Amino acid sequence: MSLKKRHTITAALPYANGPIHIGHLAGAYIPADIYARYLRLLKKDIIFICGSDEHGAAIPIRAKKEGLSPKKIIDKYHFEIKKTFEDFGISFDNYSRTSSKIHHETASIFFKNLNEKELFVEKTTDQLFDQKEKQFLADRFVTGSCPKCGHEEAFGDQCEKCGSTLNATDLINPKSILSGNKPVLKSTKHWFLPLNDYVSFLKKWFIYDNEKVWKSNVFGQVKSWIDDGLKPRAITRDLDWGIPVPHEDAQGKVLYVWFDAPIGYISSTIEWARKNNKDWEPYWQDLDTELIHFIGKDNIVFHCIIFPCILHASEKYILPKNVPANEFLNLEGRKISTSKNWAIWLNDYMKYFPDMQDSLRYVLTTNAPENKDNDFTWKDFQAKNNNELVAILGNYINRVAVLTQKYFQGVTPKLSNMDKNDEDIISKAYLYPKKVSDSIENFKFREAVNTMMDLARMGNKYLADSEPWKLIKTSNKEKVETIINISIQICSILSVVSEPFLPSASKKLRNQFNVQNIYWKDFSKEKPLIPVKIEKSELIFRKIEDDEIDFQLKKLNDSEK
RNA sequence: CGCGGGAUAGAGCAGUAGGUAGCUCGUCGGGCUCAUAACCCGAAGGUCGCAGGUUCGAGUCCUGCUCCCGCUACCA
Repeated sequence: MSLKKRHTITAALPYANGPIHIGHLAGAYIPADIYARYLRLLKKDIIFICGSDEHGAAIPIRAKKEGLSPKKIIDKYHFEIKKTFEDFGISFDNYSRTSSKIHHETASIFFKNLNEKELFVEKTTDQLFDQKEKQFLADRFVTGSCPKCGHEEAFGDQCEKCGSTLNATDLINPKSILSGNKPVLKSTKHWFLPLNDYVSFLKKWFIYDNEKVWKSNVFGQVKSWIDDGLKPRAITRDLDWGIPVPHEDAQGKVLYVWFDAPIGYISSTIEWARKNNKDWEPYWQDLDTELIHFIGKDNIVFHCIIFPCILHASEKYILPKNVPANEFLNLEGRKISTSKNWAIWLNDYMKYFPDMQDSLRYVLTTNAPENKDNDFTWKDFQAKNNNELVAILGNYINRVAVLTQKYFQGVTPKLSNMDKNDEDIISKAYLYPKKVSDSIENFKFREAVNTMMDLARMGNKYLADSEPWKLIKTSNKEKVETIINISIQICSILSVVSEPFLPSASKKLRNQFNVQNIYWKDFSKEKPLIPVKIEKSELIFRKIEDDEIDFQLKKLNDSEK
């Protein structure tokens, strides 16, 4: 573990133009939450920060489609997304939004600061303009016939049929997707961040100093950008939705959404600090703080090149220690697609599987796309829930609880008469927290959760091997006491170690085994976790029946657009 | 077209100094009966994407190729 005394954890800001689905959860929020919860269990000084990303051209377009104002759209999705995170136990210390006053102020300060240092380049270029809507058009918002293959609905930046990369001005019969009219060329001035000026900084920081730190997918992607040569990147847009560019020559222009969005992490921190009467600066400026960004692979360039350049240029700011980007999650063998409605929406999941957020968290963690794209299938979800969570972990806890009730009325029996095997089991059991730690600290969450389950497997095997239900019929009561005592210790360890992955189940277990307020390092072989008694309780996980899965599969196929 | 990531038993993965291919789940057989028909043991199952090469020896190193995914700078 790093010796840093403070930790700032961020998870990608979800874009507030639609609800979020399992891909979002698997890509960024679950790994981030596991890491944040783990650090809290180490009693570290940590903040876990996020918020809704509410700017960009797609929001007003969506608003127009739905016949609502942009403000109505972001309000609708901001609160919906916030609720979803709460439902799934994503434990943000602060969930803000980029439309907030504090964020507008913070992002403006960043712009003004860099502008005063004359770090921007101003350039005037010709852009396509929609005369009816009085708006400049991003390449993506122009359609027409592809000059390469003739496909009639090619986008201005790319033809989805032949895959060619295009310029909007290349399209034959170009049409604005806003009005349907033919766009015209019009000149406009923009502010650019000259990324080319930061190549030596990036080479030193990203490649030379930290090559070993990055995941291979992150390193390869960013190195390829740097090696290809960086170009100035426009950080302003002609749009009436966003943060007005704080400059007298910038009437009607707003900051580019990717300039302001990462700054949202900082604004959200400031908001948190004000609410909690703390200083925000140490979390972003103190060298003794470790900054980690959790994102999906589509965000790599923004978090590893553009935002670090902004932070570097702004001075005083620390740079991310790691950006453990995940690949993508597919659904039933196909890409998750919002527009085709090929997705499992999280608010929808909660309707059908209430109080089963840990089941989805578990499956998305064991199947997380850490190294490559992975596939989520409903059958696999059912199998992992039933065969692992229920059969191995849930059943084990229940066995121990039932045996303790049956033989000792819930009171933990004393530990005596240990043989070599018992000693062995105890030694091994207390090694698990460290093993899980090592995996989490290396951002290997799949490995971490599997290691936790191995402890439950070991517990099951110990019971099967020692057969207390047979011994109870003999005169060897002391042996039974020892076996149950050890089993209770294993359950108690599990109740703590499961918290990062299965927060809701962990809470129930901690209550049942009376290990509230126990932290990660509060116990060891020398300082064992032996509750005085354990409570009766309901089963913590339930099986999922075939017809529930069939229903979901049918629903998914029927709702596809 | 260029760049990056990936391809290992039915599924999901490990294999980080090249040395008899491992793990979880599923399948089949057996055991147990405390337990959510749960648990434990055993077995079957892989020419490590394809083709060459280096080496006594290659999943691992080199070359070429195929397929999937992403990026390619005005979608976010």
